[in-house]
Amino acid sequence: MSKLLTEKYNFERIENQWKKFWEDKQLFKFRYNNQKPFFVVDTPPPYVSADHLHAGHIMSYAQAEFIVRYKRMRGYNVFYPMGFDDNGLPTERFVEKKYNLNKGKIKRSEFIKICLKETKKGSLAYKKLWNDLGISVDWSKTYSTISPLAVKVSQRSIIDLYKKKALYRGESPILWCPSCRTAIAQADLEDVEIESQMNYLKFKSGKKGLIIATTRPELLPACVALYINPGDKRYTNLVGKKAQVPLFKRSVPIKTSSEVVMDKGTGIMMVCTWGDQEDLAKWKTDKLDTRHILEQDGRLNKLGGKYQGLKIKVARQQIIDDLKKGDYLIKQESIKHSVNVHERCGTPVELIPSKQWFIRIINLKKKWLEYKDKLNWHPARMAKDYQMWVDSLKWDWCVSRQRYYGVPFPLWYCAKCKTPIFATEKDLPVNPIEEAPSIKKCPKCGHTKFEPETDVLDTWATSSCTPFLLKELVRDEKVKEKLFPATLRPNAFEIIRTWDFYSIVKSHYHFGKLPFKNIMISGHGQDEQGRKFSKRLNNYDPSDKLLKNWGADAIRYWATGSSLGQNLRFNPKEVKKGKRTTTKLWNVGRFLAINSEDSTLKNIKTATTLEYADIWIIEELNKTIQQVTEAFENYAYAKAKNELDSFFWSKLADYYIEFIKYRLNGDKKESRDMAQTTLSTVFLSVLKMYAPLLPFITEEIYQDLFKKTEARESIHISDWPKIIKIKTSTDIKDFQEALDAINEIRKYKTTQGISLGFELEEYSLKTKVNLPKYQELIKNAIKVKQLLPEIKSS
RNA sequence: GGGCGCUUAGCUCAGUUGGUUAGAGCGACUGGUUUACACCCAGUAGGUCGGGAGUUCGACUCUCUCAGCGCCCACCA
Repeated sequence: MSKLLTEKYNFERIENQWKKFWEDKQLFKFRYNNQKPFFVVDTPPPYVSADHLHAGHIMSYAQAEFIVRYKRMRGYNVFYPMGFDDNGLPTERFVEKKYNLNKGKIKRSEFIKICLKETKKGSLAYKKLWNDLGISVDWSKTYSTISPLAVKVSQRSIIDLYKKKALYRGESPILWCPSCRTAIAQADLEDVEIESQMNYLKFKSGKKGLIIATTRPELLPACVALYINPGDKRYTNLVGKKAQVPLFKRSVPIKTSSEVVMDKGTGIMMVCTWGDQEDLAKWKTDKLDTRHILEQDGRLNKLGGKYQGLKIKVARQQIIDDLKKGDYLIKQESIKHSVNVHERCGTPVELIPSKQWFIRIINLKKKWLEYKDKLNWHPARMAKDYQMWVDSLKWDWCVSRQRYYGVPFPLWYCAKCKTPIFATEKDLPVNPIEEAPSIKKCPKCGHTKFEPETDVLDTWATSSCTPFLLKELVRDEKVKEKLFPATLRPNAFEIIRTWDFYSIVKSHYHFGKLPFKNIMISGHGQDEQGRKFSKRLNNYDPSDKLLKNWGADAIRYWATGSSLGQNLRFNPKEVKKGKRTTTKLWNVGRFLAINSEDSTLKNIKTATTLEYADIWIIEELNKTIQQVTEAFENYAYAKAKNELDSFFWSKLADYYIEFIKYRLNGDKKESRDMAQTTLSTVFLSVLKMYAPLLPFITEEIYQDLFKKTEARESIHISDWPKIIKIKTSTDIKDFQEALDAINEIRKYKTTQGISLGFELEEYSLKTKVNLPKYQELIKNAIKVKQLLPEIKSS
């Protein structure tokens, strides 16, 4: 007995049942078939440290999955693995915060143990969410970025980059986070608007002295020069002279540079080693003195004199106080400006010298832009984000991190001559802290003792390997070949400059080609007011609560609401609409179940007894199939949904079903059969088109009504609907007139307060319509006994 | 300061390469239930498509300009 006849729509039962079914049958397991083209999805491995999952996570993964399900029905060999990004700084910060730890106060091994425990928890939470949401990944193909496999792949990548001279070690002032106490990359920066004090300070020089504006007086002990614009008439007499730094009584040269902007501050630029990019540039080109003042822990060193050992902010305040006392502070004003902070912790970054490993990217900007042009961007405008990032690059990619929990550098140094000695490939994965290199002597000096590199890799240095990590998930060489490059890289826009860009960089160095052919960029989920979801604002429900309240299909329906790349506000009304859609599908299924004593589908293509309404609905369906298919091909799942909704609600449910009720209840067998056949054929197509968006309800109805006739295990591996070509000489170009006539009578009944089900004795149409042809349909569809033709007003 | 996006009915948004009376859902209002569905059906009201200028026979759609909002980048003297 069909559940459609005995139950009401109940998403909990349906979703639990089919979730389990898919898992038991391993329906989404990759099965190689050499007849089918490949569709390889390089899906983003989420940070398992993402504390709370919300509608934003649901949205971006669901949007990619709509396309994957569509492709599966189109007959592709879908390879859809899932990874978890569980190493690196994001995870460390998460653990530090949760357990109130910090790097300096805990043993490396202890720390790693806790990280592993937490990441395990995190990946389970994600797995549950993706399963509940019906994300059709192949769970037999998973990886974690801290797993031996991922470690091996990323260490191999590093070694290859070194061999190709794309990896080098450099020592210079680099971007440094004093809170995380590690080097970071340009991509790890974020702008934050803050309020600061602009201090106007008096420097001694000649009789008059100079006024210099600065927000960072704590860098005074590191001041090495002052610069003025050569055309600045206020200061021409100062060129070549010296000025004395207040409090510290040191003299620094006054130089000129055309880059100095006269109306900025007081028109005098103070160069310290090193406060900002400009300082660094001048220091390099003019070979200025080096007065390295800030240490890696963010404290002033002995050059700071009485301020030695103080943290930046404390030192700043004390120096300001002393400047006031010494009468050096002319005035102070509050300004708003943005500063670069480390995106993981919000701490303002500093330029601090240290020895780090870099991957060359600055010298190949042209190449990176060529790749941009070769890649298919969806939507196209996102290529601009990538371009702007490449244009704005100022540093090579710093990949070494002075942290604990990550992929170790596969590297030792000769204890005597410091020559770097990389691991050999057969020894990977390797942890140099615990293992020795396979060579016994330094190839340069013959020394036999080695020191391990204790740094770990930037988390992106691992995740950027995913395109070629994927092929390690299978054994068959033939299959491996087809898994790279991937077909699709789906992700949200904020990681274009990291995951996407770095993947392209690595793929270039290793293979000389793009790592993926298509890139699909989603927007962000937002709260109902359009704000970011954030823990601080407490403006979201956790994802498991959403799924429990509404069901996966309804939430997925909401996720179809934004066109690709656009942000999407959470909107309970859209979720409700999703729920209404699933209910409606259930009810149409029920209607079909009630009215089909014979569940086998007749071949509609050769039917000769199609009636006008049947032909009409098939033609409308064909248009819809064409539009929905085209939309999915263009990643326009939102448009696909709109076209489908409009056909399903306004054409199929509200009209066609009303049109055939009299035939289904009538005694003409042929007419009844044709109506049944048409309805089930059309409804099956509708279900299939909804299947990528609403996988649970469509599976339920398919299994109940259509599985027998289609002989497929699941709607999700059934064929995508095709245009139905029917052989008929019947012309229904004037069908719209019949619809207009029906609408006229509907309107009449409604405005008169008459029930649509009440049968009128007679009605005089105002609408022009071919009555001999359509009167049977009109009379029965809208219940009128006698139709009189159009009254011509005289 | 630069870039991108957004600005359409009270609300949330569609509007495909410029083409006849600008659409949907929700909300408001009116009416309708003896079997697919009240998580429903039928209908009504509601918009000078952010402002201005231009191109065109014709502009929500193309160009310029201005304004507001959002995001990214630059600016840290």
